Parts: sequence; structure tokens; C-alpha cells
Amino acid sequence: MRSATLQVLLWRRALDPHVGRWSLPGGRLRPDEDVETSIRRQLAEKVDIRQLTHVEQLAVFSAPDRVPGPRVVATAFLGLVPSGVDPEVPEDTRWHPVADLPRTAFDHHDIVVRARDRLRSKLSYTNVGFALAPREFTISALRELYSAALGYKVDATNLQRVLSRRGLLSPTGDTAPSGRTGGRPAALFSFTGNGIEVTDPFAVFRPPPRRR
Amino acid sequence: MRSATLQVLLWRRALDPHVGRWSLPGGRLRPDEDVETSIRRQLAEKVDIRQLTHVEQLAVFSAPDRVPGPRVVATAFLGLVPSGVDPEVPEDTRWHPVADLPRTAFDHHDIVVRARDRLRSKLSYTNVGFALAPREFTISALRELYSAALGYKVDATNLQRVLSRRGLLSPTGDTAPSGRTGGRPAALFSFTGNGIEVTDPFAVFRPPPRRR
DNA sequence: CCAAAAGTGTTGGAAATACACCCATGC
DNA sequence: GCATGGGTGTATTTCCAACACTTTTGG
Repeated sequence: MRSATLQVLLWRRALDPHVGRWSLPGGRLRPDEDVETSIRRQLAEKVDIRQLTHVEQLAVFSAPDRVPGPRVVATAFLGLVPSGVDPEVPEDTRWHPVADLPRTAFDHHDIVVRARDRLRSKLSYTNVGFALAPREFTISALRELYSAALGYKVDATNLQRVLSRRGLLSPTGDTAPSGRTGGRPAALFSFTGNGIEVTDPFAVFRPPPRRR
Repeated sequence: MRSATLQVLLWRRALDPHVGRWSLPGGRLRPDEDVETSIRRQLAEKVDIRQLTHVEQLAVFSAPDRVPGPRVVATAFLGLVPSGVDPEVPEDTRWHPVADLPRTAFDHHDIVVRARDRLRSKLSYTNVGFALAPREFTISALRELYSAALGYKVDATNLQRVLSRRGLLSPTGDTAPSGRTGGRPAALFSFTGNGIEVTDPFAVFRPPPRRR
């Protein structure tokens, strides 16, 4: 996913079932690898694997008729790439806006929707945002990312406040140059942690605070 | 899971890898069923399937060495049975407290922990509680259930308020008889909806309210 | 000086926790 | 009447959304 719209990397099928339709990258699981290793291997053929900032299991799709012919069980993943890296992709793959998908193969449309919903949920109670943002960014750039992913505008002020309260942002000290139309130059920030973390585990029924 | 401690149904292995250890119920996926149909079929051999109030996918466990011999990919599920039904189970299966598991087969200990954590999270932002409670219950009985599942005491007053505000509780009008030590008789409640529902989707970055 | 964009302060409200107090029952 | 457990009312706290206002730049 990249840019100011939420996008997904799809691959145009060359083989027979559903030729020409767009499908999610993936492939067969080898006997000596687990599913995450497998999806990372498959993706390495499409994008620079070092750009992958987050990968997580979504769900198993296993309906007997989900593909023609013998049943294929698929483990779907959500994988994220930061905005702005604009990775070179092979000829047969392309980034598509999630809100405007082409005709997809099999149940891949459902899978994309599930991935989108998972991302939207996790933006609220984890720090996954870090996986969408470049190393340094302005608050308004981050606001664009959150807005694109969530599907509605979020307030830049409150975004900064929430992430700051959770200790996820650190100012780099630098500022971005202001555009040609003027305006105050924006301060640059980066995310503190690296991996994903649950930052707001309990909305309710919170565990009792630690006494000391 | 049942009673005032969180419990899991385990099955004592009769076959060779890890004979005698306790394992989760399950079995092979047939080519004409999806994974959920499959787990329900497997469970039907152990418990009365009508007691199953909630079933959801947890994750795929696929490490090449998770079982001896050729690799087996497992799709793990969280399945819930209400408190108090105390289902008859076959000789070779038993309910075990999640907090005090016996020696388990393969990676089943990890799976149980994952299931427990999933349940704990979802108690906060969904109505899964309904799957743990009998059809009618007192608030303090419900409090026991939530406390057992979460691992710490929750306040009965606030539990009622939170669930009420979310529109999940409806009073039946009846009261439970008070115990032999006296005390005011407790009002009986039941859950409104049937299936699982997300009741508190966004802790933060809430979508703008619908204008009309 | 004006427009534009970034950043700060303030206010209001929602929702959860904690706790004091009242209610109904058995003995 | 008193102990026991259930239920209600209320204050406090935390946190988020909204918005007005100030700051810093380009032209």
C-alpha cells in the first residue's frame, strides 16, 4: 500500500483459471517453510523485500469452491510498504486503489476487503501506522496516510496528540521546506518503536493499575 | 470453556507421536469442507455441537517442525461453550484450567495461550461475553465469568453499566433466589443479540458522525 | 501586507472507574 | 435488627473531538 490512496499490489494472471484477471501475489507452500516465510519468498519476486515494514496473518480461506478444480486452501496475509518508496514492480504487476479494484480472480476481492478492514481497526489500537509512513514525515503527511487508510479525514491536531500521548512520535529537530505557496515549514517526526505493538489494549474492563 | 475458571477441552492422545499427552480436538480437513465446517465436525464427536455459542478462526500454525514427521499445517480455532452447561464429554477428554495446563502435545500450549489472549481482547470491544454466559444470569455471575476470563476482578457495577450502555443486556423481569446467607435477590438478565458483534470499534480516530 | 500552511490552547463532551449510599432478603 | 449481597447515584478522571487562535513562511 502506498501514496495518498490505499493501494494493493495485484498481479495479472497468465495461467488458465481466470486468465487476465488480477490476483494477489502468492504461491504454493513448500514443505520446509512456514506460511510467513512462504509469503515473504513469494513477495520477494515482486518487490524489494526490505521495504516490507509489516506482515501479519489475516485468515484462512478454504471454501471448497473458491477456485475451480481441486480445492486450494489459502492463508491470506496483510503486508505493508511505506508511502513514498514507490517500489519498482515487474511488468505483470500493478498497484490498484483498494476503493476501485479491477475484476479480481477467485475470492481475492474478499481478501483485500478483509485486509483493508484489519488495517483500519489496527490503526486505532496499535502503532501499525509506522509501517505506512516513511522514516521521517510531517504531521500533515501522516494525516494523509491515516485519512487514506481509514477512508475519512482525521484531524492533524488530534492525530499528533494521540500518537504523542502514546509515546510513538519523536521529533527529529529538522523541518521540511514549505511549498511554493508559502506557509510555515513543518516539523519532521519519526516513529519511535520498530515492530508492531498494541498501544491501547483495553477500551474497557481495564486491568487494575499496578500498585507500588 | 466453563465454570468460574477459564477451561479448555483437551483430549488424551492414544496414538504414537506424543502418546498420553493432552492435545486440542481436531483432525484432518476433508476436500469437500471448509475449515470451519471441519472443526465443527471434529468437535461434534466430543461435545453437543448445539452448545457451541461461538467459533472463530485464530491463526495458522505451520512451522515445519511443529509435529514430528511430515509437516502438518493447522488452522487453530477459538470455540466457546457457555458456563453451566457442563457438557458430558467422552472418557478420553477432559476440561483443564487454562492457567494450569498439563503437558500438551506439539505446539498446542501456544495455541491455547493465543486463544486465551484473543478472548481477553474481544471481551473488551465485542459482545463475545454472550457466548460464555448461560441464557439467563445475574450480574454477579456474569462478573465471575468476565473476571475468570480476563484474569482479574472486574467491578460488577461498571460491568453492568458498560454492557447496558451498549444495549447488550435486557432484564428478564425475574430474580434469582438469594442464597442461605440472605442478601437481596439478584435480577436476571439475558443478552440481546445472538451472534458476535463489534460494539466498540474505534477507541480513537473515530469516523465523523453521520449527518442527516 | 496577505494568503497559506503549521502548530497551540481551550473548551466541551463522552465514557469509564471508584466509591458512597440505599434496598431487599435470610436468620 | 443485623449481616449479607444486590443495585443506584454521583464524583472524578481520562481521553478524544472540535475549533478558534497564533506562528512562520512565500509572494
